[in-house]
Amino acid sequence: MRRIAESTIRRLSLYLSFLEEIEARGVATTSSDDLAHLGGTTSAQVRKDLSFFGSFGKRGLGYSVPELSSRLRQILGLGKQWRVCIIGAGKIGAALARYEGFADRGFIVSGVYDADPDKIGTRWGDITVRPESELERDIASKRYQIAVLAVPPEAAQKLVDRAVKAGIKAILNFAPVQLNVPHDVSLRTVNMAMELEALTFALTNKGD
Amino acid sequence: MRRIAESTIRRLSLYLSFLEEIEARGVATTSSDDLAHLGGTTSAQVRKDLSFFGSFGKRGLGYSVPELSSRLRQILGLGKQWRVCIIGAGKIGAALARYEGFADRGFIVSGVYDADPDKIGTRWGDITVRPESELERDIASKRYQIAVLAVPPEAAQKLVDRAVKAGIKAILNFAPVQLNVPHDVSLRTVNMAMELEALTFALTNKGD
DNA sequence: CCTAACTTGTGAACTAATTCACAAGCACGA
DNA sequence: TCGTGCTTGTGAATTAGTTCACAAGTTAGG
Repeated sequence: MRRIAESTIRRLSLYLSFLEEIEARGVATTSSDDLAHLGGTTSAQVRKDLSFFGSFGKRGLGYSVPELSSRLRQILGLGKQWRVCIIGAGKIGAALARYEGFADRGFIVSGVYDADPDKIGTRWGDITVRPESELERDIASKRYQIAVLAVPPEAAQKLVDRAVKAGIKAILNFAPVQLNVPHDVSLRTVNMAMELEALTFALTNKGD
Repeated sequence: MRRIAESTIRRLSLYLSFLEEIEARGVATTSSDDLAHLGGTTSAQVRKDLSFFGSFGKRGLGYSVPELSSRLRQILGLGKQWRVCIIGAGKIGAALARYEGFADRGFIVSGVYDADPDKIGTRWGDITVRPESELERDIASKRYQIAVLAVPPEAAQKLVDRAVKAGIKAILNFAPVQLNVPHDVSLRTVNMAMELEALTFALTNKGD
């Protein structure tokens, strides 16, 4: 498959959320123009994004909502369930562990890890916080596919190295540091400071 | 000022974090090549990013760490303190309200709002959760400049409309919906599902 | 003062992403 | 069966972003 732009993937994810919304309302078909309006883009962009993966619509008619959403789920790899562990049982880890949005998309959070003895053993809903020392063993035995990293910046790289060594191939990082991972591991970083600074930049340079 | 790419701003923010790190270690000068290595980019990219804003280095020598970090702070609008309110006192709102990372960068979280009577009046550190109905009044009187939205998706657009009407010009949205704001309001959305789906896409299409 | 070793700043070249614009296909009604 | 109205899919054109490559400064040492 030809390399697909990051931005295309993000938009596909967005289109999918619209499709699920209108599917729930019982709408049967939609058009690139509809999706474009909902997503703040153009109909040509929608069609181009989809065209990288095939041809899912009918000329003159548009797209079947159930069919397109099913194809998008397939493209994004959402057909199956994904086993996720959260590393770091601080505030962010706690918020993520209890985030309901995960389950609907097939993400099963089945383990939370921390080094702090006071946190180990505490129960969060139906998950018990486990000792960080068990991380490698659990990655192997519970076959986590995605690790969500919510630890202080100074601990992040070491934990990533351990997780990667134990076989993790995808990491969502909330620690405000630049992480290094091997080529075959996917990494995404969510950095609050960066987001806020994009806002302050815009506020500061308004009207230029 | 000529339009600056989003990606450039994100990188400036990244460079700044490296500069602060090496400044703390007492390093006096650095080069575009150093910054490029830390940030996983190229020296030409670093120099080009900076060149949009001026010329901050000395040929043959590199950049003065304190000077460049100060210039970057200025460019990003971090010279001053920013008043932030958090709308939504759920799990994510709680994690954000207590995030220490904000203060170092000049972000002062001085209000948290929620509609749930059970939450109103509860204290989080030195902040008391206030009723959502006071939002407009407080935006005016406390002069919040940035609103962080951490409410359920179905409530998000209405609250944004209210905040914008009351004068907010920058919003960081954690609700998984596409929000509409007027042209002169800056909006950034952090969508967990999108991040995870970028990962599952990569996992699913590995090796293509 | 001159040379060698560096590193910036920046047009030019290149690559990637978006938008345009239109032929082709489909549904429906006369 | 033909025409009308609509919408897709996609090369071509355009615009945006990145990388190249090198002249121009700067420092240090002899």
